[in-house]
Amino acid sequence: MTKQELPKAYDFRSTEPRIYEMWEKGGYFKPSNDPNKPGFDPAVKPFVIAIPPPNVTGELHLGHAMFVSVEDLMTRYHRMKGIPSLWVPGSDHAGIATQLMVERHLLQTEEVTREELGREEFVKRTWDWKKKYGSIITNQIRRLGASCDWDRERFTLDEGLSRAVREAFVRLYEKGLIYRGPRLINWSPGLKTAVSDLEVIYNEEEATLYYFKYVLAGRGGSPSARTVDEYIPVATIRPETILGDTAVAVHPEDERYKKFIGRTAIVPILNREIPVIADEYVSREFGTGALKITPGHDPNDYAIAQRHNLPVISVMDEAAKINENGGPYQGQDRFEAREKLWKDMQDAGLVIKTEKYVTTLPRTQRGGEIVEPMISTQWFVKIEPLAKAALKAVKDGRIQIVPERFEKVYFNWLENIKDWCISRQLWWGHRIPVWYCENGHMTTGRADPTQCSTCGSTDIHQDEDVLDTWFSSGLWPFSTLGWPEETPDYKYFYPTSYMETGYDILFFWVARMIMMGLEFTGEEPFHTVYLHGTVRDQFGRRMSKTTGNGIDPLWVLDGAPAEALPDYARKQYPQGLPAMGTDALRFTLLTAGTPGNDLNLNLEKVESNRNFANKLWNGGRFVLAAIDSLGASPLPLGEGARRRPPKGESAGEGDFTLADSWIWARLQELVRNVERLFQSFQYGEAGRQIQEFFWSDFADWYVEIAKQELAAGGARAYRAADTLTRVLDYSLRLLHPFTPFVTEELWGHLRRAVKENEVLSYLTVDWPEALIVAGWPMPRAGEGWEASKVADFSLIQEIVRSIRNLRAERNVSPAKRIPATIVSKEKHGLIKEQSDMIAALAGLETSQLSILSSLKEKPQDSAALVVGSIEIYLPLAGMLGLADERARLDKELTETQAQIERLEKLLGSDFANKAPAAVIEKERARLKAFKDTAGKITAQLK
RNA sequence: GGGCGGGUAGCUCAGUUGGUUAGAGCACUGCGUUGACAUCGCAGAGGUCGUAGGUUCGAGCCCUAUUCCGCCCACCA
Repeated sequence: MTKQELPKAYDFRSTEPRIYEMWEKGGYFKPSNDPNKPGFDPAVKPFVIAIPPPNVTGELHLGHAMFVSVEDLMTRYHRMKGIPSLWVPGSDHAGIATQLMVERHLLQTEEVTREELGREEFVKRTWDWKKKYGSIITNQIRRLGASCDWDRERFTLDEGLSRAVREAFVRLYEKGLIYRGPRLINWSPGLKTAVSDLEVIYNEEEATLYYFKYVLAGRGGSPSARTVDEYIPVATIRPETILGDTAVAVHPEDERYKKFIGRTAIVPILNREIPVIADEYVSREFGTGALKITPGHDPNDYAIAQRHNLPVISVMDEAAKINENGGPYQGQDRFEAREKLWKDMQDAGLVIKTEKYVTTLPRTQRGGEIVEPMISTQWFVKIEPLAKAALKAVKDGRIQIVPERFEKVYFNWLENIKDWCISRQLWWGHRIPVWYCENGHMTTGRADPTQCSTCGSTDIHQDEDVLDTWFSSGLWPFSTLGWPEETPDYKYFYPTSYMETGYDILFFWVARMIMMGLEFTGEEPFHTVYLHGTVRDQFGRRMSKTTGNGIDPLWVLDGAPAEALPDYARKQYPQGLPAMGTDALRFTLLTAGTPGNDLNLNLEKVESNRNFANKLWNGGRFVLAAIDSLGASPLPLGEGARRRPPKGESAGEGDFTLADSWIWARLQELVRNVERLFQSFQYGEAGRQIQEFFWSDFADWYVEIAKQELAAGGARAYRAADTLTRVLDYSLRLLHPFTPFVTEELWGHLRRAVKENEVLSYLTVDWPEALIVAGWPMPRAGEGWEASKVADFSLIQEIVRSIRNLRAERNVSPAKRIPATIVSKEKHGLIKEQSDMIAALAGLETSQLSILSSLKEKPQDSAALVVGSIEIYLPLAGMLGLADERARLDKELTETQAQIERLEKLLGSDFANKAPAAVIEKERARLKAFKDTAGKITAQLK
């Protein structure tokens, strides 16, 4: 037999790449039931997740690490349960972000602009760029252990998905749910494209509020208005929009301005005449109580203009420069025109005052400049019918959102949704499949048309715009599976199971997938939406480039020099951040938070979880050594993936020790809890419980006890090694979805140690629930068996702890073996039976350990410990004196009596009548134990 | 303006059918290192669970009000 020569510390650096390669090459990420392969069984329900497409411009950030951790956990869990599981990877083309990035890149490297290259060449360059850099992100996702089926990887602009986009557009168009027309939209002057409402971000900023006079024309509408000293004071943040004013509005009941309603006002400088109108929208209390109406550049004004049939004047071009409607200001930038116009108004005596004012300004998500509302001809999706269906799917419970509170957010958004502007004036994306002829007819279709479908003209040209990236992302769950083709994948894997993503894209993406899924496939694209929170820094700040507080996940995996770290992290790690490996990062992200809540990533927590991975490793090394030490007869670890109890092993308690029974009882409880928690999406709590079990129960107690058993040799050693092996194995299985690498590595060693080789990966091994529920290898000895074993073992633990406690207080060297006398009437049998174990754990000298059922005479010069009805005597030789000993007992007695008092009061109250019997019984038992203790201590003090 | 989340140990956070002595990690104190592990072990100290009421035999958990922090939606010039 070969001696195990494993490093003392877990070496994740060499392990992780090797293991991942083994998985991927071994085909372990493939669904176990594949519709494209022989032997396919359509009756078996699969588990399917479509990855939230990271965009191709991206570098890995902690948001990616988060979704990969959660989705990989979900997938591995279902896979281990024997469910055919598919995780579809891919990325989206991220229209604006990618185009900007490539533009910048070309400008820097070749000093050439997009316009100079021309559309065709630019798109070609962008594809080159995508091919070159697009794989970086997917490789980084592999580093995180993602068990995706990479053969099914998709990209939103690839051929199949582009077909899906085309199909979706044509269907909506033909149904009348897509229309084109001039509307007031959000325009990004920097990017020169329309953006949707969702892509506009409002920030509180300080602005200037300008007060000025809207002079009224003389009665009868005389243009020589300036001689008339009648005016309405108006306030605005944007004086340049005065150029596009088509009315001044006041509240119909406003006493100050009522008299002006119906008269005519004069637009400053331009001297256009506009009506004074009444509208209840105007608030009398705010500002001056009068409102200038600029329908061409303000959504609210636009709505008012519709009501009053006012003309709409656009005063800016696509660069937000004043156009021909702006008279003398034509050609000036909007902010330049603002200043110039204000100055001219000052000269004309029309200004009142300016004041500082804090308001919310709309900026574009990407470019960051102030959005200009503008009238522009764009494509829209008529969203109401889609939204209604999407609303119903969640209301009816066909789609469940976790955590539930986000359902309210979802409802609120869909109930107030406005039509979706889907056209973008970009080059990188799906070009709108509509062609125009010289007569203004529009033609669309699944294939590119050669002539106009209305007039037959062959002089047709395609729309220049592309579709919003989210239009294609909205098709993701089914387009990636082959839709609109009825492919075997689509038929088998659709609808998918879970949609897992960050709550920040609930509207952008999730709601749109639901709407489009219902519209095009007639089915909910998934039945569960699980939303995770945002990863923030340890102070709760959003990580961002401008703040410079971002943590790169790769630093966490591979380590980073101090210079690379943000200030706060450099302070913590002046020597640089140590490499901590994938498992540590994953376990942290999965256990440090709760669903839907933001998570403040604490690097020290990752460090402690790296220690946990190492603890697992060393637990594994111990067990491997134990198996090794048995010599000739290797343990049957099981029968591979579909392991069943060997004959006769589940018959009864057999030769299980108390510790064996206890650890199995705890494990059984753990497996049940983990299963329940997984079912209710409480992955964090599940992970914490497994960690607690492994570290506190298994490593700290069972392994320590097993050392004695292994030393005893023979059947005892064999039995202990058997339990060690199986409990380790089951713990590793439970942990595998959290920390796949270290568990897989240990599983490989374990398997070899017991000379099994038919199962190569944990990915194909049974989830412990299936085994535990079957009751094996827990011997079944009737009701309450588990509880009684746990209670017995807990008593032993208490005895051991109290002895250790005294030794620590009294400075007795841990290495020193001391004599002891343990006296118990009730538990004499149990203690006698477990005396070796107690002695070993508490550092007692076995030859000087006496276990008695009663005591004739109290031992002299001894410290007395009391655990319930049990008394323990330890000689004071080498410890502190007796006087001190009395003080200790006094203190303990006082504490015990306080507890007795509390419990007696409780049991004397209404509690005893109204609480459930089991609860009362528990308190009674506790009271009895305290009373026993108090009695024994009192006796000692006499 | 509407809505949501959070406030628990020095720090970062758990605590999901309300059960009576509130947990973890890190940090801290004492002791310990040739046999799985110092990326460790044993023992310990540390909290009136934001505040005020209420329901209940019993509240960190449920209800009401209130305060602070964060976020989302809407966008009154």
